[in-house]
Amino acid sequence: MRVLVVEDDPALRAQLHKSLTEIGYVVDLAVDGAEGLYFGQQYPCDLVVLDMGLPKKGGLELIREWRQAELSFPILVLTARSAWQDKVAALEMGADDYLVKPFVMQELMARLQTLLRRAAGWSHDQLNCPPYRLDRTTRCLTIDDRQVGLTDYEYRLLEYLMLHAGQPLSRRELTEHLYDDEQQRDSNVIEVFVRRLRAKLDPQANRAPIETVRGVGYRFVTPRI
Amino acid sequence: MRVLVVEDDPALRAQLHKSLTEIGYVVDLAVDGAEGLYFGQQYPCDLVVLDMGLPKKGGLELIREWRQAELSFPILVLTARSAWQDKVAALEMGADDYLVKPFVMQELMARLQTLLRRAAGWSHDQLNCPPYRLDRTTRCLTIDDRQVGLTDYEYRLLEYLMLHAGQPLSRRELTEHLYDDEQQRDSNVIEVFVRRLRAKLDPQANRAPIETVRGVGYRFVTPRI
DNA sequence: ACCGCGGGTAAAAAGACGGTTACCAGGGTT
DNA sequence: AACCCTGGTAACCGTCTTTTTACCCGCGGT
Repeated sequence: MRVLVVEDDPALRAQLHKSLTEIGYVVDLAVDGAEGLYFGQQYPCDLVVLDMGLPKKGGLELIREWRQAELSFPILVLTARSAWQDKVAALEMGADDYLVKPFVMQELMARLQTLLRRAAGWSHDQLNCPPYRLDRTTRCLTIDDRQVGLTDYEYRLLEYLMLHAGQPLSRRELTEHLYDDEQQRDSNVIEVFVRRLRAKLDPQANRAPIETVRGVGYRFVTPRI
Repeated sequence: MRVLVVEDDPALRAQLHKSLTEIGYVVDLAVDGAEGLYFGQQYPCDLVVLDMGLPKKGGLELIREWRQAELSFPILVLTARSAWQDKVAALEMGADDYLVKPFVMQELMARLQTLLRRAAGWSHDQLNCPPYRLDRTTRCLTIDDRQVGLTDYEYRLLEYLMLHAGQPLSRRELTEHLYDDEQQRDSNVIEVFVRRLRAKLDPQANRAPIETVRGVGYRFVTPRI
């Protein structure tokens, strides 16, 4: 974890550096807005601790410039000003938390952890079998960065196959997992969908990643070999 | 946006309800821990405001149980206790922010907004998907610097879609987060509003940024690709 | 080689799903 | 009171998915 600290007071800066390093963070130090802007843009960091009362360039302006540059790291603001207007202004500008000096270092640390936890929280879970990538939150399939549209049931089938990549799945098992209702289908729905998937997964009809295991069912194999 | 408020003091509860409703949130109210636990598990909400000093079940315990149940909504803790140990305890248990009573309502609102934004993966209040920009503080939509007026519910829908840009949202999910009442709507409100939004977002009817994912729901896609 | 079974393919049939429009009700405004 | 705006409902229609049906192919065993 890399944390950028923008703080002009040498004593506090040193203390922040010490505390953050102790719990295992990598720390960059900047003493004013200009330096802060530079660091933020230069080194990709996971979080920023920003003092609002800075020489040269105000904290608010700094936040705006970072956000305009599409830098989305969480920002924890540190300040002596406790008026609610200041807090609201900072938060609306794109800060993520606001701590009034003087503060207890333990609280700062706890808030940092919380921010990092949140920021890391929205990672998509996707099934990755190069060159295929199935994003389960967006329901998007990409083949070598090329997007392919899937219908509802095509998606369900592929998801189930990729979840159990490598192992053969019987038609029976597949229908049971794709369909809510109990009714057994005596038709060849699965075959039909497998065909459609194969066509989409492998337009050139070389080696579709869905193998048929005769007498058993189907298996998704990652084509890497 | 659906917010759950767990607060035993009737006066504060009413005030929270009023303020949150005014800015267009859907609000669930719970008076104690047991009720809070139930609501949090029953209705999918986007955020929780939780008073720590509750009868029946303590706030800390409530947080633990929610988190154990894999409920990941942001939690803003409200309390009279200002000791840093309490704050750290709540944050480490899984809360996301901590506000000491008495507080200014504007600050609470700003912090809520910040939490919601961050939980959805955005870093500031302008939801920017060129050429669309939705300003959450002013509730204004601009398309290429051209202002477009939105009605209340149009805004709610668009905000929710853009906050979760890329992922398909089911009609069910949308009604639950936009509407207060319990009754499930079997009508096609969402379709109608989607149509109205599309008309405003894309008057020439070229490529409206709201895609329909058949059998699933709708998805906001940034047109730039 | 021949037969049978399991699977593949194509195309039609069914039907679910969403788009669209028109219309109504309520609230606020003039 | 008449009007406008907004939110919500209902009905109709087109289309895209899903499902079925029918038929073909090829492998393996006899």
